[in-house]
Order: sequence, then C-alpha cells, then structure tokens
Amino acid sequence: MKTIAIVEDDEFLLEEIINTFESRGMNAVGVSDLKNAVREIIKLSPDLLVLDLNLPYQNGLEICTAVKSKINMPILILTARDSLGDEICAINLGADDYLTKPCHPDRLIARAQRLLSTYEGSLNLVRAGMLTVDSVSYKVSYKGENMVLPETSGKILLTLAKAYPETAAKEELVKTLWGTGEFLDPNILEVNIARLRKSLSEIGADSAVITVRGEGYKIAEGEV
Amino acid sequence: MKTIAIVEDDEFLLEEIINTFESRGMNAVGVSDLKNAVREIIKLSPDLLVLDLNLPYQNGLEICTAVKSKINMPILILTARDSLGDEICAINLGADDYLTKPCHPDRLIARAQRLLSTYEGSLNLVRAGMLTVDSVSYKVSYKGENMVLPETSGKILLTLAKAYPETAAKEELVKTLWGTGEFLDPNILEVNIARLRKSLSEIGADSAVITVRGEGYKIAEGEV
DNA sequence: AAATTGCCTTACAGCCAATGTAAGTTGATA
DNA sequence: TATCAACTTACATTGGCTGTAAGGCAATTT
Repeated sequence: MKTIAIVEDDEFLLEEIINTFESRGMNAVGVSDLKNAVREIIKLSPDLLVLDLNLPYQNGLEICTAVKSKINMPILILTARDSLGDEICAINLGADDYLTKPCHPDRLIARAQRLLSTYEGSLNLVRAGMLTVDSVSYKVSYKGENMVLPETSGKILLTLAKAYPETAAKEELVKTLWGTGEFLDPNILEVNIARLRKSLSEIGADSAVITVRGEGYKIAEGEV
Repeated sequence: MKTIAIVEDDEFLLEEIINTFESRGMNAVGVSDLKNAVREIIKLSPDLLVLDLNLPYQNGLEICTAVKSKINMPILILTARDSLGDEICAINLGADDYLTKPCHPDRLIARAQRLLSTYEGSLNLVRAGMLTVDSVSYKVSYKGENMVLPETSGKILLTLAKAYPETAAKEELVKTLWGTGEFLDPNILEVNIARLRKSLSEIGADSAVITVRGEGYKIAEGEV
C-alpha cells in the first residue's frame, strides 16, 4: 500500500487530509515533529509528500529542497499562499505540483495519484549534476542519451552520485565496492574508473567524472 | 534541445505559446493538421505535449488518451474549460498537469520544465497491465518491486508490452527476437518464455505472462 | 478412452562480457 | 628533476546467458 506523509500545522486540516487519503485506501501519516520534519520524512520514506508552506520553525520550501536533495520523492505543495511567485519558486525547487487551499478532495486525490503513478518506476533514480543514474539497472541518462553500465561501473557511479556534490574518498569507494580492501590490487579503483569513463564517453559524458588528486573522485557540477 | 508540440486551434494563442517557449530557448512546434493530430504527434515525438481541450474534429481528451497509449510522453492540458470535472477526468486519463487560460507565461514555463525534468530518464518506460518495462535497461517494475531482466527475456517482455492488451503471435515474437527463424530450434520461444516467467516470479509477477494456446502470449490485464 | 498436438520442464555445453591482476606509461607537484 | 599518484593497456579467469536437445504434461480431438 502507498504511504503518504503530510506536513501541516493546522491540526483540523491535517486530520481532514488524512481522512481524504485513508477513505481512498491509502496510508496517510501526519508528520508531527515540525522541528525535525526533514529527518522524520526521510525516516518514513513515503511514496508521496504533501507539504504546507506556512509552517512554524521551518519554511516549507526549505523542507522541499532538503528532501529532494536526499531522496527522489514526489512532493505536492498544498498551501493557502496563492502567489504566482511562490508557485514558480516551489516548482523550480523541485516540487511536483502546487495546489491552493481550499482544495476539493477529489482534485487532491487525482493529483496525488497522478504523481504516484508517474514516479512509479523512476523511484530509484539518483540525480547528480547532469547525470541521472538508476540504482537498480545502472542505466545512466545524460542529455537525453541513455546506456546501461556493467555492475562495477554502475556501483562506482552510484556511489559518486550519492556523494554529489561532494567528493567521494578513494577508501570509501573501495570499501563500498569491495569491502575491506586488504588483499586487493591497489590499482583496482583506477582501472574501474577508467572503464566507467570509457563507458560514459559513449553518451558524451566522459568528463562527468572528475579526479580530485590525493582524495578521490566526484561528479562534475552543472544544472540540467 | 527539447521539442514541445502544441495543439491549439486559436491561431493567435498558438503563436503566443510558441513564442513563450522559443524565447526560453526551447523548440516549439504547432500541430497544424487537427484532423490527424495523434498521428502527427506520434511522428513528431516531442519531449512534451501542450494540449487544448476544445478542439474541432476531435476532443482533446481523446488525443490525450490515444497518445498516452502509444508513447510515454508528458502531457500538459492548457484550456479555458475551468471545471473540476474536466480536470479530474483529464488527469485520470493520463494528463500530467492541467492549467486554465489565461495562464501566465512564467507559470506555463515552470510547469513545462518540471514535467520535462521529471520525465527525464523515464522516457523509455512502457506500461502494460500492472507491469512497467524500461526498453533500454529491461528493468521491470511490479507493485513497487524491481528487477533487471537479461536481454532475451527483456526483449520478449517488451514485445509483449508493446502489443498489450492484444496477444503477440508466436511467429511475430520469434521474428522480432531471432529474425526469420528458419534454422531455429522450434522450442526456443517456449524455453525463453519459461525463463522470463521464472525471472518474473522473483518479484511475484510470474502470472503476468499468459499463454494463448495456438496463438501466442499476452500480458495479463489489470489496472495499476 | 486413446491419440495427437501444443506447451512446459530440465539438463547441458559453448560463448562472451565483465572482472581482477599485473606491468608499463603519463602527468602533476614540490 | 625526482617522486608519487593516476592512467593505460594487456591478459587470463569466471560466471551468467543462450541455444539445443529430449522427455513429460496437459489440453483438445476423434
């Protein structure tokens, strides 16, 4: 069953929204600890997040940005702030839809279900710079071009993508890929980085993996 | 560069929308032949479709349904019909967003770009029944579970998915997979169907491939 | 009920992509 | 220029994928 998390400080409205979802057979959970909303959301890992903007302690847009940078999850903004500026801002920050209160339950449900079905199958995408990596199939997308990486290359790229925009340390990479690298060829990582780059060159993304001398590797920054 | 197709019978408004997109560096094309809109859209294969509802010859919702059943493409409804019923209907038919005219260009652009980026990486998904198949990586999704199929199994499932909800004939499958099957083991398809089913059983979807005795195979129907 | 046809199951051997190891080369830094 | 980190190329091994083959099961027909 799909789980929907709701961040809303008005308790009556929260109850109403939860009922709306539950009456349609979905599992709705209110995020209670508004001070640590992001942590609670990550912990819940719902299939959809419904988010108010006017919140105590923290702005809804901040939560939106923080959540999106960690997990690829659809976010539906539901707010009383009917301003075009807010809407565009929210959407550019990664929100997937923007509805204004009061909102008819049927509309909310329809929009929510659309998001759920759109995200189906793309739930395990990790975005980093201009790359998109699927953590299950190791499919990489770059400027509309796709390819599937072999397992080792895929795991490396995934580790780099999760560390993005930071640099992934060499030891961390070796540890993630091969466990405690006691009896391993010290060259193993470099060889496989080269293989990854060679694969990525097929879709023109070979300069996406950057060497940070003495530290490790990272993915090139750049907006999509 | 991203291509956006626009279906709109009001020529002035069409021009305005095209300008809105082109001034942001996108490639916008008006669909001129409203009688054969669907065929023209399929031929164009744009990255996004902007669709009016009130059209001569054909209802916008019909176009929406027809296009979605053929290609996985984001569709943005832009209409003067400000009715909740229409909106919910459109969204349930597969539309990804619903905006009412008049619409501020910035809002249109923001929504369009959001859809483009959401669909990035999931462009090659083919839906069939309760299954979703990625035509590049052969990743299958079923009830939130995923797995990656080997090439032969993947190609078979993809052929079945494209034929959905029809039955794919045995000869067609053999031809698609192995070309003219002159010197082939006549058993080859059955063995690989069995392998496909065995793989799918890992995610509980083994009954998704149905045998049609004397004809071929099809994917089980069923809403998501 | 027996026969026939179509589909399924299991086993096996060949093949190829992917991988770890190794050794030699290039390039940056001090 | 010396040194070390990173890159390149080559090679042998391995394991999963694949087509072939043969026997069994089930549905349809006579």
